[in-house]
Amino acid sequence: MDVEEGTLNSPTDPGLTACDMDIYQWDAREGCEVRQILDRIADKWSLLVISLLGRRRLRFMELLREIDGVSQRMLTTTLRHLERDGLIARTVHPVVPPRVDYELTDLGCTLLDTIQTLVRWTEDNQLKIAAARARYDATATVG
Amino acid sequence: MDVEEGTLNSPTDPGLTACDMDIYQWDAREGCEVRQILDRIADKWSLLVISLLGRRRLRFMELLREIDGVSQRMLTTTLRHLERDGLIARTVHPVVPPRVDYELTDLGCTLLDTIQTLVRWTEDNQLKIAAARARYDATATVG
DNA sequence: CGGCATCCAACTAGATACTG
DNA sequence: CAGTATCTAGTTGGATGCCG
Repeated sequence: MDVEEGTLNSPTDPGLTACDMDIYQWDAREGCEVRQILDRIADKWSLLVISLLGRRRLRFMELLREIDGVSQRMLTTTLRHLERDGLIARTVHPVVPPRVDYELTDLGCTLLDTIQTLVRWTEDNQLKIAAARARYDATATVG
Repeated sequence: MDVEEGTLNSPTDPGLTACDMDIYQWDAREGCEVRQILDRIADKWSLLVISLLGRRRLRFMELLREIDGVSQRMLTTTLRHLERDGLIARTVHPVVPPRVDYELTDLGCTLLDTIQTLVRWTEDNQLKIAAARARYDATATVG
């Protein structure tokens, strides 16, 4: 298992000037913690997991079934990451066969709201995007 | 692998409440267009590009410099995708040396708002997440 | 400067087999 | 059921070189 070490950037990174700090309240620097967190939560499977758990508590197999295309391995990895970040809670019931529930933490719930905003935007604009793509592809083909 | 659909997917399912509908409107199916769009805009580089362009119009090289860690190849790819989706506009100035500007379209601007919500959430909660990680890692190390 | 093509290394993720 | 371990195919992405 690869619980990647939290080798974050040093806050005193000499590469950052005062000007940079000003502009990049959250910045585009590689080591930037905000950016690293964004990479994680804006992840393909994370979004789906959080959205599904926002509806109700789910078991591992339920998630695996509901998220079309995810492998057991990727689901496990995603769940561990989200758990590590304190966004979901993992509850193991000591029964046979094993039963593990996943649910959003309070922190996870606040993220859910934000994610749903993103989802809603996508829903609201998918036609525009589809149209833009058609337009783009048409021009590219002609050119 | 087609998991039995019907109850989960159908918007007209009589068993679904209005609240459920809200959630199931975009689903977790592989071919779902919403999911595919989400994968694209929730992309690592796309988020950064849109955020930076939200501030002002930028040239290719400016983007390349500001986004730490992105390669020319990936930046080009990302910009093409965003342009295809109608989120950014690409303007070629017929001068020597060539000059190409990128800026958000109206559609891109609406997405910017949404993304900034996500960014703000991350900024607001990065300490909590860092704490959660420390807690998780401590437990994992002990165990 | 902007950007495409090629090559290749590194990482990702699926399939499979196995465990408690 | 809920994972872990291993192996491998596929993809991503960096480096380089060339072109308009």
